[in-house]
Amino acid sequence: MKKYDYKKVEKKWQKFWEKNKPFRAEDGNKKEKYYYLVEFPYPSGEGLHVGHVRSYTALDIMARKKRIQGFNVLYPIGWDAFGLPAENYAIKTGKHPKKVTEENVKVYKNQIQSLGISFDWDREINTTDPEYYKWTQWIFLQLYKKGLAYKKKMPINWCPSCKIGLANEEVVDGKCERCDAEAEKKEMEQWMLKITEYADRLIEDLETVDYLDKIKTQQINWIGRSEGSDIDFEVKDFDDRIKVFTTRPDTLFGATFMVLSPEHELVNKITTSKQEKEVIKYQEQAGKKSDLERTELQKEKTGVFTGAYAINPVNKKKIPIWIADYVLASYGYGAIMAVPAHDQRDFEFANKYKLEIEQVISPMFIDDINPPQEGFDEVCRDTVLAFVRDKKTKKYALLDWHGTLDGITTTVMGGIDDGEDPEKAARKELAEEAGLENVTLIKKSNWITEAKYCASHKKENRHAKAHAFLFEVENLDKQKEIPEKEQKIHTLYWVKEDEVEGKLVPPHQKFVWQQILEETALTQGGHLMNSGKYDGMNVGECIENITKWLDKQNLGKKATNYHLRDWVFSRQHYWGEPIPMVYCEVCGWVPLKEEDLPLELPMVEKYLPTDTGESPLASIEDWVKTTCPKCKGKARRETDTMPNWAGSSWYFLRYIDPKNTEQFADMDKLKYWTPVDLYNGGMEHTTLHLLYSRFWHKFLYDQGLVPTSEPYQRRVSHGMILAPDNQKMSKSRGNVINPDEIVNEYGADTLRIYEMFMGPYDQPVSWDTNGLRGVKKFLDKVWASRDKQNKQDSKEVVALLHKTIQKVTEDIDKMHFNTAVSAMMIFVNKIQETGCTKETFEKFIILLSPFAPHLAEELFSALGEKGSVAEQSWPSFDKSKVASEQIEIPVQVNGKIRDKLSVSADISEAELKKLALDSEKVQKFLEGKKPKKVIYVKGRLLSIVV
RNA sequence: GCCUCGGUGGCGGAAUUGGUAGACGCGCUGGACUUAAAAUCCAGUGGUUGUAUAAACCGUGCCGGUUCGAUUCCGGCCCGAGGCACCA
Repeated sequence: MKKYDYKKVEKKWQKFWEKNKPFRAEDGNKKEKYYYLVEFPYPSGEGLHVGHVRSYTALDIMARKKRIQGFNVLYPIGWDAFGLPAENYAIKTGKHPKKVTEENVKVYKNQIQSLGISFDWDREINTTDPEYYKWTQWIFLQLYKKGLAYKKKMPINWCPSCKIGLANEEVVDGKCERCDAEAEKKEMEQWMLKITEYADRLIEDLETVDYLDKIKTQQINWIGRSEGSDIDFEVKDFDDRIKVFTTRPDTLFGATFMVLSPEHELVNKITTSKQEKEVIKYQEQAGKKSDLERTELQKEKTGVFTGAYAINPVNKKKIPIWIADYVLASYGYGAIMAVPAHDQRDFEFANKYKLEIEQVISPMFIDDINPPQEGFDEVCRDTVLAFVRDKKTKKYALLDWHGTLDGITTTVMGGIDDGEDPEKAARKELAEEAGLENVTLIKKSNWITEAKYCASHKKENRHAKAHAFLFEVENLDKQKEIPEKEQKIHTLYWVKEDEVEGKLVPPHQKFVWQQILEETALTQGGHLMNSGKYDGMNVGECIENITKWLDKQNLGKKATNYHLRDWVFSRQHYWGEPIPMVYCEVCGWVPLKEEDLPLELPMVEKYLPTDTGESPLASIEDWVKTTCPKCKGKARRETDTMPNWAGSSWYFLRYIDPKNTEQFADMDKLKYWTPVDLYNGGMEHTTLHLLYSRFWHKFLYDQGLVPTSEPYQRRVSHGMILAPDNQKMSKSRGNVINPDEIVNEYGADTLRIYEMFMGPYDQPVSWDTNGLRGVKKFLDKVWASRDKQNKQDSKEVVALLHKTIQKVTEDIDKMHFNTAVSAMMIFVNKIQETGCTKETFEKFIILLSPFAPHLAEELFSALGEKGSVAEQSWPSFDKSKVASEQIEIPVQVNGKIRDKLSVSADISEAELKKLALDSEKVQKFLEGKKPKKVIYVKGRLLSIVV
């Protein structure tokens, strides 16, 4: 028999596909559509990565299967070709980025085609094509017209060595990606997109889509919405007010000073002449610091007093105003009210500069235990046990409280427990004391011991939890009773599930909390104290009431803040889409007319940015000089270009109608194809690309330009492929696996299946060349199996075939490719042994065809069939055929397997029981006793309890 | 510090409405074929004990719980990976 010549066969079918275009998606088709999308690659000089192969193959398998199942599938590809590497290469070599990009695209295209990925090449797009970026510019103009694009002076990352503005992504560890010089901050006018206007919808609409949970949470965290209040503070002796944002308006009575960021606009105005020198010096220092330094130096807070005072609106107290760089200019209003007792950062700052600390929240609260709370055991209501550990001696003691909790009587019970595991001892103690079956001590921290137990009653099987926060206990070693005054027990409350609310019980609170405040701020909830009429309220109530009051006084109102910032849309680079705006001395910023798009990138001589930090375009005088579209007067073009997130924010729409010259895509076609049913991409794009494109899409939706408010129905993410040494593949490490070499040595089908078989699709895996050989062996076995034809299939083979069909079909849908491959291996191992009919084998080939399309096509035609595997229909399975007649039932005695009985599948329970009890092996373990209970799980197992 | 995910043989991993833990593949060991090697094929392969083709015990990060039965459910802890991070 001839050996399978993968090189020849793969070429043959690739040519066939190129010529016959069986993977073309058809517009206006009556069939149900399916849109699969992979992130289009940046065609770098390094060529395709094995990571690309993993995701392209995975979706290729799904697309091929869906086509065989009769769907109209759109699976397109294109090139995200604007970007820095091409420009850097141009700077080095003088070769035009366009040229470089063209060459790289060619390489990529060849590589992808050599893998047999079923992309619809008729829809290939390229973001650097003027016919494409015409529409990127057009969308920008729409954003501008709706007020969502604006120009703003803001600090950008600046590389003093390259003399160029850097995008955040180009700053790695605070350094310039290209030259390793430390990046600085520089104020520059930048185009911004108001993504923050969509922040709420970007969170809320996540509920309507099917993304992996980790993607959703990452997006939510990135947007970082927090609810709170804006509060105005009057500045003493000035008419100005300082506005702050806080999530804890309840702590307002504890606001003992204010802190402004060094960049705050009021700083210079309010600073007293006495403090002026110091303040200016501090501002200068802060300005010089890069982001890196600011965050690195977070251990020690620094700041300067301005000499000015503000008035706390609730108690009219005069509080000092400081500046410090731990307050960020870019979040909220760049100013805070400092509540040192209840905020860790303010606490540290206050301690350092000896500022007043006023406690206004008492975390001491306790539930009313009488009458009993629903869900709590009697025992749990009046017994709490926890540990205390002596700070000096590091020894443990047990504490036990009895009686009602507001008149706590405390006795030291277990005494010092030297050496013995305190957890175990405590558990034992409590178990005995409280008559509980078991008790688990849950948490203990350094010198504050936090204990929590969960207990359950044997009979009722109910759970109850309690917390006991304990301080070190003095005179522990003497084991004497601790006088009530000296008890440093400060918190004790019952919790039901996650609820942490209760009523205030105030004994010893001052004493206790002064102790703890020496070390840390009290950031947890509790009840108000030292807060006038709000005393005794819990945090939630207080926030509600105090906000109402502030609103009435016109001093504050509810507010929401986000970590998400507006999108900096300007880049001082050449190789990007020109921003279609001109600056007219008379009219200001004026957009180009839509009919003048695209605004094409002009040819330049030098790609290096100018000394002023402007893009290379700025040096092309005759391009920059233009006339104002509005007044026809003198005007200058914007020389910044768009970031490369621009073209990728809407590319999936262009695939739908790639050649349309009238609009970015036709509405009817959009209605048919959107949304993308499945979008695959890396986790690294979760917070940038994915968020940006959702934002653009929502904007287009609001303008009535697309039919859906979300672009992607489902988003999945592939795990990274690591090098055999478990490291990230990188040129510098020299551990990169080149897919071309693998295709050459093992064939594309082997590479495809290997990458699917390596491990779960969504998890990282490391490369193992030996695994590749195993897959090759499997495909050779498949090829050899075509000679093992029988006239009839055994029942066993029929059952296995149906099982395999079911497994493969379901696993592809679930993206469990590794187990699908495993199922096919099992099938082939079987028919290698026994052979099968031609019909059975052909069904198997169809199952295999999405994974190994070349081999499948070749086998299909070698079996004398005409046409392509892709034109067949997907095999169906019959569950009734999967079940075999003889089954093996394990028999357990007291939970351990003692025997296995081979019986017919339809055996009755009584019969099986008899068989089992008669079994010698089972008898042995019954030891003559009578079984208490016999449990039969149909078709699975029999369990005997003695 | 916060958020998310994970921890199963020598390795990648399989098994979840709780029901035979280790499928499939790699590697390793032994054998067949060969002058030899590669390739291929056959057998074995979690650990300990063992009368070693019988059988028993242990075993899914750790400690407990629920259950006839837990990798799976519950409580806590430890370790690892990723993301965010002076966000008021």
